[in-house]
Amino acid sequence: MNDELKKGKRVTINDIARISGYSKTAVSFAFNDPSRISVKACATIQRVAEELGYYPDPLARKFSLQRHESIGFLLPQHIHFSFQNPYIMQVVEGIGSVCQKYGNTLTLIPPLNESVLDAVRCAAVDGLITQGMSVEMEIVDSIKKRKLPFVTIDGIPSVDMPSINIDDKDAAYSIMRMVLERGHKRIAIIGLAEVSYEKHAPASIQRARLEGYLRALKEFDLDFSSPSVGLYTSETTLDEGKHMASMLLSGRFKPTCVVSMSDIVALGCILQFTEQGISVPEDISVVGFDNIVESSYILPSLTTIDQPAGEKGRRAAEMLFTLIRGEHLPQTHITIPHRIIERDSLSSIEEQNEN
Amino acid sequence: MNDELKKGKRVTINDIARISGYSKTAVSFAFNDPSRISVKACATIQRVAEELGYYPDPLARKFSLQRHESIGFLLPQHIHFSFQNPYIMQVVEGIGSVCQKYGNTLTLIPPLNESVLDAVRCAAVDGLITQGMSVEMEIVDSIKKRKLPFVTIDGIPSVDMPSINIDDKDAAYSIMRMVLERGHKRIAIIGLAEVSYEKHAPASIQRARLEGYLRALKEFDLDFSSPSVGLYTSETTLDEGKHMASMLLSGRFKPTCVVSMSDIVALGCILQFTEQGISVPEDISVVGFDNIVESSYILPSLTTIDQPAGEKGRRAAEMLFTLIRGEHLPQTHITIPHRIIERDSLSSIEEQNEN
DNA sequence: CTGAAAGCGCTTACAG
DNA sequence: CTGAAAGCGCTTACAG
Repeated sequence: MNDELKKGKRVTINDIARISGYSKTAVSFAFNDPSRISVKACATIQRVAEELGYYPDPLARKFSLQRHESIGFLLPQHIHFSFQNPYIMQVVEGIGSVCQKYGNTLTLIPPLNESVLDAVRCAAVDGLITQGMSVEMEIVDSIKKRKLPFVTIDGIPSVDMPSINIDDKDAAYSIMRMVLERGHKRIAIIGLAEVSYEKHAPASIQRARLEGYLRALKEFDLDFSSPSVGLYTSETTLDEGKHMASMLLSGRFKPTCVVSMSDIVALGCILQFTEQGISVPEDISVVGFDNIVESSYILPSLTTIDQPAGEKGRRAAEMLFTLIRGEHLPQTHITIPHRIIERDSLSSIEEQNEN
Repeated sequence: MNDELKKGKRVTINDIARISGYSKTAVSFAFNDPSRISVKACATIQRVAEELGYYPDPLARKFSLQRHESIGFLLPQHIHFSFQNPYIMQVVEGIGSVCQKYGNTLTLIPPLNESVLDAVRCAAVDGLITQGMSVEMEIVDSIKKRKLPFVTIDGIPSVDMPSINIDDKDAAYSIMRMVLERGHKRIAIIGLAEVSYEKHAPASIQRARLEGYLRALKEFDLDFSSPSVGLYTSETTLDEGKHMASMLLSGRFKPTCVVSMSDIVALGCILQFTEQGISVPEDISVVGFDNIVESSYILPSLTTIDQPAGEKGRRAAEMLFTLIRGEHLPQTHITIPHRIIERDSLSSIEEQNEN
């Protein structure tokens, strides 16, 4: 009876069945639904299993059940960048807590051999959460083709693509409006580097926010073509934020306020400005977007838009599990409230000569 | 030929074989190794597959190959806590980048129905990385029973448990020694809350660090039973750090320096002290452990031990993949260098009356 | 270049 | 309470 142990082969349900004298069915029940067999049978089977060090193979079980018990999060940027952005980490945390609640695992999916499409094709998950996706993207077809339920965070809401967002346009409008009301006229806008799903991203929250900024700018007779408005783009990391700041400092365009689409980049700017002897907000103001915890304790503390990252993750995950259960979604597009957080990084500029 | 499409059933390799007129073998080759069939066969198969929207089922493929193409990270604390600790996030980032390199996915494994053991049993992974584990733990048996390769970070090195660490005892010694040399005599030590793997954790890095602290204390005629040394424990989150600080402030024991085993808790202390009008480091000093980025820009900046979290994750993952490939590990226990980072949160205390 | 067939290790409807 | 058998959808050694 110890022959197979020596072989070094995996102990399977067959071994337990043969040795215990019961059927595979019985063995399976012993592990999954003991009430369906006699106490004696169960005890015998458990004992044999214990002796042989038997472990039901999770992969075989999942295959048989056709369920992975895991949902995936498609990393929006290279994993290195994603993890440097506390906002994303909070979203992931929200997703993760719901996974834990439902006894699922959270699979972080980086591009497979540079290809997000392949990654989706191979992902061992029951559903997917993506960030910053819009329906026109190739990746969406890929997901649908696999008939994988999914919901997108910070994407462009669209039919049959459940989504969870804040009102980005309005949020952007209100913070830009505040900046302009404080008298700022030379503005550097730092947008988000494109999501890695696709080279040429179509509509995105980036666009929604730009629209919001633009609306405010227009109310002050400015727009993106004004010489006093500069548009930039940065990876969402502290280092890239610092980098942007020193570029700004060494360039010809001298903004009085930096309006960033992410807090982490705004923090980088504050740090770099300070480092180079430029005072924030006396010499230059900085405002952000996200309200990550760090923004409350950086000096000066950051004026920004609060958006509940953890809740975004949690609600997206709840929606996804509803979908996975095959139930109907009460609401396909959810918009969570945001609010402006006024702190110390934005100063007022007195009326004075331009330039 | 469209009958099965209407059924809503999944399109399988069988359908493609039947409809294309080739065998399952050929279909499989068309997707995995086209060189083994004729160009014509491949083209036909691809066309049919495309028409029917066929997608090889990843789960079936993994089952057949007996590989998950994913490694797991066993969350040391409740997911909510883990994600609030930038140190852990950096470790995860390191692991993740190696996963990406090898075309693997990273599975975050929370306890399953409160049970880490069940979680390990069910995890769909080829290997496991754990944090803060020692061999005596029940969970280790569970992992071994499943014959899952694993490596542990910040655990207690031991035979047949590959590990990656810094010299915690030495690191703790050197920072405590620095604190004492600065004249501090009333010290509050804040240790790490226990890992969730097990209720009564045996040896741990916590212990190693305590030994280091103790060695330094003894050199100054102090030890843990001295009335001027207080031992506390905290979850590694900013909020718990704040909480500890206000407890300290309202307690009878008035330390002149807080020595924390984690930066995030140290940051929480600094924030709370400042909030309550206590100046750091004038009124009270704080030192940490980890050197997370935030420590460099908090005010005052934090004196701490630098340990390369990302590298820990990366090297642990590299070891794990070596193990998964069935290769021999050149080195079972790796110790990465650490160093002390002196910044502004630790002040000197002049000689004066005690108490 | 091609295909029949065994195998991966479970679950579960069904009959007894 | 119990078991024989079909099924989950692939891969691949082997023979032709």
